[in-house]
Parts: sequence; C-alpha cells; structure tokens
Amino acid sequence: MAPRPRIKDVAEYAGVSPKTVSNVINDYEHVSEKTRSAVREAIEALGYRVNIAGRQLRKGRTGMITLAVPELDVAYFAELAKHVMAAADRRGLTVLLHQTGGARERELAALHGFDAQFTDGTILSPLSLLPRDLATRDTRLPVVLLGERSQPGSADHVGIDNVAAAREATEHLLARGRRSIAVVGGALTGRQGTDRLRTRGYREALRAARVPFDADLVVPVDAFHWQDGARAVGAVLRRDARPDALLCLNDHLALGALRALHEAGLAAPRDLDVVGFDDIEAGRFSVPSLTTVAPDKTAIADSAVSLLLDRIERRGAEEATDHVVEHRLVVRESSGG
Amino acid sequence: MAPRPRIKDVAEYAGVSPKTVSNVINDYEHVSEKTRSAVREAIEALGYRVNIAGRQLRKGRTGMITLAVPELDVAYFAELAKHVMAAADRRGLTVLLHQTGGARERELAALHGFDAQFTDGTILSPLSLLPRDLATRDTRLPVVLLGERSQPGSADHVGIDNVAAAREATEHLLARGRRSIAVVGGALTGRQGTDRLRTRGYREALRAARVPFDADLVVPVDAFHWQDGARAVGAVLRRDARPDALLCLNDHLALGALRALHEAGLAAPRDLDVVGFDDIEAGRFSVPSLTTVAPDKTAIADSAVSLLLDRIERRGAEEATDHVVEHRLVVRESSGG
DNA sequence: CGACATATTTACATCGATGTAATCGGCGTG
DNA sequence: CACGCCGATTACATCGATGTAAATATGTCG
Repeated sequence: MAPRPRIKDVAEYAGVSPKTVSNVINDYEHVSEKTRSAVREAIEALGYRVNIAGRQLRKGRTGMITLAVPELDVAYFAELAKHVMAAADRRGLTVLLHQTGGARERELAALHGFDAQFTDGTILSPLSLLPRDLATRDTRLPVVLLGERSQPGSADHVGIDNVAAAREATEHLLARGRRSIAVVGGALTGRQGTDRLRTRGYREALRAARVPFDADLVVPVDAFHWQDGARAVGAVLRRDARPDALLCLNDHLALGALRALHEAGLAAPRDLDVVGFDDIEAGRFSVPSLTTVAPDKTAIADSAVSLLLDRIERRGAEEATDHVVEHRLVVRESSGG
Repeated sequence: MAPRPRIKDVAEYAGVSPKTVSNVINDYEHVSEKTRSAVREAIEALGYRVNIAGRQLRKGRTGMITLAVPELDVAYFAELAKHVMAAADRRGLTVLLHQTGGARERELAALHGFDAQFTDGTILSPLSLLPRDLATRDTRLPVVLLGERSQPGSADHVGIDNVAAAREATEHLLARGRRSIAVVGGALTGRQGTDRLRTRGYREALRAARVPFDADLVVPVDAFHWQDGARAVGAVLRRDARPDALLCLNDHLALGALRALHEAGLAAPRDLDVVGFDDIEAGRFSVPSLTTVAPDKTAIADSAVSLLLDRIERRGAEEATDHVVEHRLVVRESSGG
C-alpha cells in the first residue's frame, strides 16, 4: 500500500519547495496565484493531508481539549458534553472526551495522564478527587473544574449555586404545604461535594420555615442512577411515617423514584411531590413530568471553554476564578405544575 | 513559567543519554537496574511526561481511535460510546469522541478530516453518508461502520439484523392480537437506512401473518427524539381509525409516544401496545416500562474495536467484512409483559 | 537604465522521541 | 592473558511540518 504523501512529495510534484507548500496550506499571503493553484492541484492529485503530529510538534499546540466526565450514560453529562463540544467547535477546538467512572485514579489521570499532556487543557467534572490532588497538581496544565466547588484558588471552576438551588427547590415544596421532605442522595458528612451543598440548602430552607430537621429523612444512595432512586424509595416506604415529598439530588434518582412509587401504587403529585436536579430530557416526557432544577448548561459549557482557553493562552499562573452560572426551578407535574 | 522538560533534560539530570531515557520509558529490557532507577528518579524530579506528538511522529501511531456518532444526548449513542470506550481501554486505546449531528459534511469529516488523520482509525455511525462517499473514500484510513448496512465491500460493518429484529417485534404484537400496527419513524423510500430495513421487517411479518399492509400506518418523523414520538402520536390520533399498536423505531420515539398517549388519556398496554428499539435505560424505568429490541451493545462495541484494530494492524486492503450481532426482544409492560 | 523597495520563494534548523547501528565494558574461556 | 561474546549504552539520523532569515524575482521611480 502506498504510504501517505508528505509535504515533500507535494512539493516535488508541484515543482516548488516544501516550505511553499506549507505556505499555501497555511494561507500565507505572499504566494502568487499561479503557484498557489499549482500546489493546490498537486495536493488534490496526491490526496495529501497534513500530518497533525508533525504540525503539533512544530507549533506546540494540538487545538484539542479534554472533557472528562464520570459517565456518559448519565444524561446530564451527555447533554453537557454536547454543549461543551458545540462551544469548543465555535472556537475551533476539538474535544477529546474521557470517562472517569468517578474513580479518583482516573480523575487524576485526566489531570496528569495521557490526555492531559496531549491536549491543550482539561475540563474535569470530578467526583472523587481530593483537595490535595488539586493542591499538588501540575499547574502547567490548564484545568477547569465543573460541578463541585473546588478548593478556592486551586483551579478555575464553573457551576451553579448548589446551596441556593436546593434551598429554592425546598421552598417550593414547603410552599405547597409539604412538611416531611426526604432528601434522596443527600449527605450530612463526607466530602464537600454537590450532595453536601444541596443538603445544606435544603436545611437552610427548613430552618427559615421553622420546620424541624429530621436526619432520618436524609437517604443516602450508592450512586446517582435510576435504580438507586428506585431502591431509595423502597427503603423510604418501609418506614412507618411516609414523607410527603422527595427532593432527589438528580433527575435519574427522581425518575427511578417515580417508577418505584408507581409500583407501590402511589403517584406524584397526588400522594407526594417529587423534585429532581439537572433538567434532563427524560424528565420532560416522563409520566408525570418532572419538576427539576435546571442549570444553564449552555452557559456552563461556554464559560468552561472560555476560561480554559484563557488559561491556555495566557499560561501565567493567575488567580483561579469561580464562575457561578444561572439556574432556575422548572415546575412540572410531579409537584403540581 | 518553566517550559515542560524534554527527554534531553531528563537525560542530563540523570547523567545518561536521551536514548537511554527513551529505553527506560519504553521498557526496553537491556537497561541495568541502576540506570533504570536513576532515570525514574530524574523523571519524577522534573515532572517529565512524554510528548505524544514527538512519539507519534516517530512511531507513526497515536494509540487513539475516533468514534463518531450523530448525537450524544441520544441515549443509545451515549451507552454505545461507553461500551466502545471500555472495549478500547481493554486494548490500550484511547477514544476520541466526535458528534456529527448526522450531517453528511461532518460525517465526511470524520472519515477524512482532522480526527481521521490524527487517530489510527475511525468507528462511524452514519446517518446521511451516501454510498458514493464510501466508494470514494481514502482506504488508507481504517474505518468501521456501525448501524446501517453499508455498501458491501466498501468498509467493515457491525450491526444487528434490523430486518429480523423488526420482524420479531411485529410478530410479537401480532401474536398479542394486534392488527393495526403503526410504524413510527418508518420509511418506504429513500436511503437504505435503518428505518427502511426495519420497515421491511415489519412488512415481512405482516405478510407472513396475512395482515394487509396499510401505507397510512407508516408515520414519518423528522428525527428520532422524544418530541418526534410525541408529535407522531398526535398525528396518529387525529385519524379516524386508531391503531392498536405502535412499533416505534427507537426508544426515544416510543417514550415520547407513551407521554403523548398519557396526555390523550390513553395508556399502554390497555388501549394499545408500544414497542421500541435500542433498550435504553429510560425504558426500564418508564411508566409503563417499555418493550424493546435490545441489541447486544457490548458485542457491537467489542466487534467494532476488534475489526478496527485488525484494519490498523494489517493495513492491507482485505475484503470488508460484515459483522452481525445478536439482539433480543425484551417484553415489558408496554406490550403486556 | 540603475538603484531600491517589495513580493515571492527557498535553504536550513528545529520541534521531541526513537530506530539503527556502532561502541563500550565486563566476564568467561581456552 | 588475550579473545570473543553479550549485555548496556550511545551517536546519529529521521519522522513531517514550519519559523527564521536569506536569496531571488518583480516592479517602481527618478
């Protein structure tokens, strides 16, 4: 099989120097129309295509960024990935998508490993990363974190105000007269993750409404999948007092909960209210449709890509910034909408 | 800011030649334990990481493959991507994920563009590609197609037997006494895509059961999303004769249809049956849960990666192969399961 | 028509890593 | 003790493209 032609082959075919071919490829202005078309023809005739490795080696940039998320089959991340790719595209960047499975080791690899050295920067949505992992990271590699609030100053960060979001969702339920609200996926201790921030917002809303907090209503889950939501409902229903609302910390949990409620002969919003987070498409079409906290995904993606590009271009070690993106509560059938 | 160290810097630090460092990095066997650890220390001390561009330039391979799918927020593709990444991982490959939006231009770019020349090969799930695009493609770039049956011989291909799958799904509905089965997303003319193959299987089942075919029951859709399924049901219900089953050509359509039926006061399987394709997770938790044709996604991903790797390694222009992967009908509530 | 400015093209070095082949050094053997 | 052998190490060229700076062509003006 014929090897792929190199710039030299094109040069010989067109009767010019390799550098002239390079100039044509890169739209250098001082190339006569005649040579330009001759080179173009040669490229066409030989089926030449730039070898990116050679180019990168010389130019020092790949024009690619890494997006590392826990799991693509979690709809929120798939939708987010779509937006990030679109945002990157607008800026002429290509996205290398990576799944970490939420494992610390793989998140570290996203920060330092193969991809990180290969692409110009990384957008990471961490689950298990520890503060010290960020503190000791190689700051020559530009990074933007999504979702959880990072240690201040360790890296740029983009996310919604999770405490406020959970507070608003809880207020909505309280306003509907709900008083016994379970937090599915909630956490009181452990890492300062999204779950803890949202649980805090929930408690703030309770306190403001003078509704006593009941730790039994915080229902932990293994993961944030449909099945975990279903399982959690099973656990909740076995208790003697049934809650009158479920604040599920993401839509998958909420949808799994809806399914389990249905199996138990209960329905939202008749018997209790259900609210989720993320506004994934499935929640718009579920029966009942799902009330949810909708983060502005477009804005998240846009900010993340901009911040990253800034880091890449001014390699300087500026202060890390913290970008807070809008969110809004979308009230649908599952809580009376 | 200090530039990233090169292999030369490590060599100087360790007091050996650059090539020796390279040998350590690549686990060359004839390196004394002493030098090996000295080099390792130097690498550690300087925070050295291999520059992939340099390596690829020299080795001619990136160890990366491209996976190009229409849209990540279509759950089937997200789930498939997850499996492909896992399969690639097992073989030491990294996946560059690309969204084409189903646009021909971007699918072509996946075959020939930036990624294609950059990675070692491409797995493409085409929607709009024309036969001639494949016929004229640069066969030096290894490609595996997913989903639709390609022109024989043009490229390796992996997929389920769509005709048989649709036939079985239809037989299932017929066996339940359904006689007026609408095909949501079906197509009688146009490209030889998945939709046409599945419609053909549907017709074969009807014919075998001596149920007359009614072209009005083939309901076209703009795209294969939730909303299109909902819209299609709206159109179907405006007719005078209501069908007694919906064969939806993917799960998103089916779930959108379930939602629209609910809004119309109808329910599956009481008033009519609903069946989908793809077995996405949402269908296991919907109300009612969704009967669907489940392709073996693990097998699809595995075959695709193997075939591609074969192509990459034996660059020869062997015959293109056609891999048919298992599928099975999963009967759930929406058709009486 | 010559001097000089401007436009076009080219030679050469270089990015970082690694394959090839040559060199070096230590050890066993006759 | 010289020789041969083999494992360890190194010098050098090379992968493909492009930046730099110099060379060459073209054109303008007095």
